[in-house]
Amino acid sequence: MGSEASENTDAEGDGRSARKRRAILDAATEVFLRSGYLGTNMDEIAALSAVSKQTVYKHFSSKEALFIEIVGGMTTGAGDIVHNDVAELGRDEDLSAYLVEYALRQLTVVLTPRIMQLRRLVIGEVTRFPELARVLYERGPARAMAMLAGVFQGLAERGLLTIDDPQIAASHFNWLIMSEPLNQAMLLGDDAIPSQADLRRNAEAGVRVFLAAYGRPAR
Amino acid sequence: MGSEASENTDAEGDGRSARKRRAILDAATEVFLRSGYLGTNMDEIAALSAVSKQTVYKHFSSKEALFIEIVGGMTTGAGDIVHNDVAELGRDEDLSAYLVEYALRQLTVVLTPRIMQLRRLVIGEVTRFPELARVLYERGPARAMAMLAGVFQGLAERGLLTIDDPQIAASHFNWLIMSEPLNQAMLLGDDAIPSQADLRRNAEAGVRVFLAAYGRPAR
DNA sequence: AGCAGAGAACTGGACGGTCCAGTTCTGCAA
DNA sequence: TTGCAGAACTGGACCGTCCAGTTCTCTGCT
Repeated sequence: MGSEASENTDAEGDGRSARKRRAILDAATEVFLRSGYLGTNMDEIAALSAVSKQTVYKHFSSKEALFIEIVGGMTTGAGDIVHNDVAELGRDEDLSAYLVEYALRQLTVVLTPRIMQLRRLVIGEVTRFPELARVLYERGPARAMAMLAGVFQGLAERGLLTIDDPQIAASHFNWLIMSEPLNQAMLLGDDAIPSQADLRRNAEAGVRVFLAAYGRPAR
Repeated sequence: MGSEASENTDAEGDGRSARKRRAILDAATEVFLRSGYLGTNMDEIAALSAVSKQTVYKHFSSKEALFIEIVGGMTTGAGDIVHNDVAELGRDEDLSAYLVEYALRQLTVVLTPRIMQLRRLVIGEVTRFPELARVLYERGPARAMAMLAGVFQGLAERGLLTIDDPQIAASHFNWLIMSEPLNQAMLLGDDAIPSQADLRRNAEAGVRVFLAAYGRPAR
């Protein structure tokens, strides 16, 4: 069921081998996300990708290698989506609205069943695969906050924000808008992922607090 | 190694049966935290608790039941530690310092290898044991924020804070001080748990932002 | 262009070795 | 006799390998 969806990142190559490889990656992604690392067995991946086990092991040397490949690809891919096409604040644009839109964009990408499940999976395997968790951290929160720090630095130089340490400000902004929905979805499951309207309200409240602390004293 | 530590919550009862039961619980806690649910096997628990497998199954009907017992106990226990003896703000005490102390107290308890590992464990098993994750959410963040909301409500009525929605304010405070270190420790492992001094700096920065948004306009 | 053949890739199934949850048996000791 | 330790056992799952036979793909020749 659904084994023909070629949703994987690199869409290059369409030889038989490349096609099978993608089928394996897609199937493995689904099974690993559903059942976890230990809960997944290679026979199921082979069956779901409509490929023999031999072929699976021709493309990936072991269960562990396949797992690492998938998780690494997903984290990098998801991070890219968030950080492409970040517009600067226009000359006469509203700062508050600009920040809310940025927040919403990030929330919409991260609060997805797939990404949430990836997060849970990686966190549950921190002990077994510490390197994978480190990559998720750097491609996820760390990357987002580094980017934000740059934006805030610029806004501060334009006199629109009053910022002492851009890193800390970025962290505060990031978690003001992300933590509540992220933590809920993390522990309460995908059913607890808020609606778009709730996410907007959450973002607006977070931005309000952020601007109260870091906004230019509009006097 | 360390199997004689009887650190479990309920210390009542010292009959032979009760002692063995605690030994099993302690051993199981250690093994589950170290190896995860699927990665744990009952033989190891029996060996570590110096008890026969038969005795293990006399006290707990299955691996699943034992797991639920342990995780449930740990979450409730940890929550209790944070929320005992919460002092009110004295008549002429500094609000900022009061909030920083509250934050530090909570950070110190939560950012412990054991608690962090418990969090990772439960998150990794959200799909298999959704009920357990829900309990962790309610005994952890939800409980802390409900408590905070009450405190803030009181402070607002005393004119020390300007608060619209105490729930949202509590969430903002909670995550301003917890998110950065919690997320780091979560993904980067126990070595990334910040020092007490760093935690204090983090708490002070968070409280500063919180008071800028919710503090009484001291003008 | 059309075709033949070589070599790579794949299938389907079986299988060895290992691991594990939960049960049962044996023997010892109070 | 009762209760537990220790060990063996059952039934099943699973990783990785292997092999015989089939299909695909590409190259070079006519």
